[in-house]
Amino acid sequence: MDATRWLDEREDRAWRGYRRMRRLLDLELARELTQDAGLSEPDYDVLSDLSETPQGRLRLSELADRMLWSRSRLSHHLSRMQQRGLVTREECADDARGSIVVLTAAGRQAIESAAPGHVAAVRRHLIDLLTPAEIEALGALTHRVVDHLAGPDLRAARPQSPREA
Amino acid sequence: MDATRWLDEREDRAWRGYRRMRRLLDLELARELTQDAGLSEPDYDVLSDLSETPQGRLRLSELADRMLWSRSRLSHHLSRMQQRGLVTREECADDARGSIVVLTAAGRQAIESAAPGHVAAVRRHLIDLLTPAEIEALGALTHRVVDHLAGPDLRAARPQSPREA
DNA sequence: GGGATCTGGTTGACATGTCATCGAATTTAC
DNA sequence: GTAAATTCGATGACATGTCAACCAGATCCC
Repeated sequence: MDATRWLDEREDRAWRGYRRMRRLLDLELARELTQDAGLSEPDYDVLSDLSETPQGRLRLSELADRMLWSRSRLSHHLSRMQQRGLVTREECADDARGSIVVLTAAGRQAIESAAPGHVAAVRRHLIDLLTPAEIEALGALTHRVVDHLAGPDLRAARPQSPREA
Repeated sequence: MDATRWLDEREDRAWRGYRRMRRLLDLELARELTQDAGLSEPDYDVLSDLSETPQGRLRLSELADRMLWSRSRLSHHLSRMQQRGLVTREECADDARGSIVVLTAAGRQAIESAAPGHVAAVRRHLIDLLTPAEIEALGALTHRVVDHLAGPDLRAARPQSPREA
């Protein structure tokens, strides 16, 4: 075990900046979202992923994988959203264990009316503050990190949570 | 209300990449941290901020501000950490309402033994995957976003949470 | 066909985070 | 000096996330 390679000044600046941005951006986006659409970020993400499919329907496990959520978390969350009439569950034809998450009319209405404001907020607090080169760099770098993290085991042994054993 | 400016392809790529990286990086860092140090990320952050002060002591509200946590959240979390012997609270001399959070010997031990592994993980999964230019860009861009978000009201009307009214 | 095993989804117990409220102490305004 | 307003931190109720079973249905393998 040799000496730790601590972060140098630039690295530390990037790392701290990232964590701080992460937190502030999250708070602000969540705040605006609840305020003017009555949705939480998790709600928004569920509805958004669902609405991107042609029928507004997805197998629960498929949705969980896309969102990088555990099935348990999604199941709990869907129950709450179901209470509010945003989604429903249907039985799966080809696999009797499965359930299919379906966007209701109210759910579609909710996401469609929330989306413009949310995108505007994302622009206002992030995208529009960046130069084209930075946007490009951010895209490249995040995808590289994601590939690195997801690569080893994204479809390998994965017990319950969206991570390895 | 004119037409929404949706994200173009590059913007969307950056935004999705960011969110995905955020999630995966978090999961992985948290996993390694609990596994080899028995700490959660919030634990680590509290200990880390405390240990960066000369005496390992900070006013609760000061710590909350640095971490961008609500006082309530910090208070709850400290109670749990106190149970585990990582920190203690002391009365504040100059303000009888206040309390001072103090790193215990065990707490210092915990952060010092956790830090090398954690920094290594941050390097392995993020920093060392980036070019110097990307690190520079990430530092610049995150700080710009943070300034934008924190600027308007960081010390203005702020009821309970670290955000505006 | 009929075990053993695996997978999809649910559930309950528990950990954590948020929000509203409160009591005590401080600060402000007069 | 003192009443009103503000701040500090704690607390209880509740929303959300995690983890470890669990059940039922699918798969494997003989």
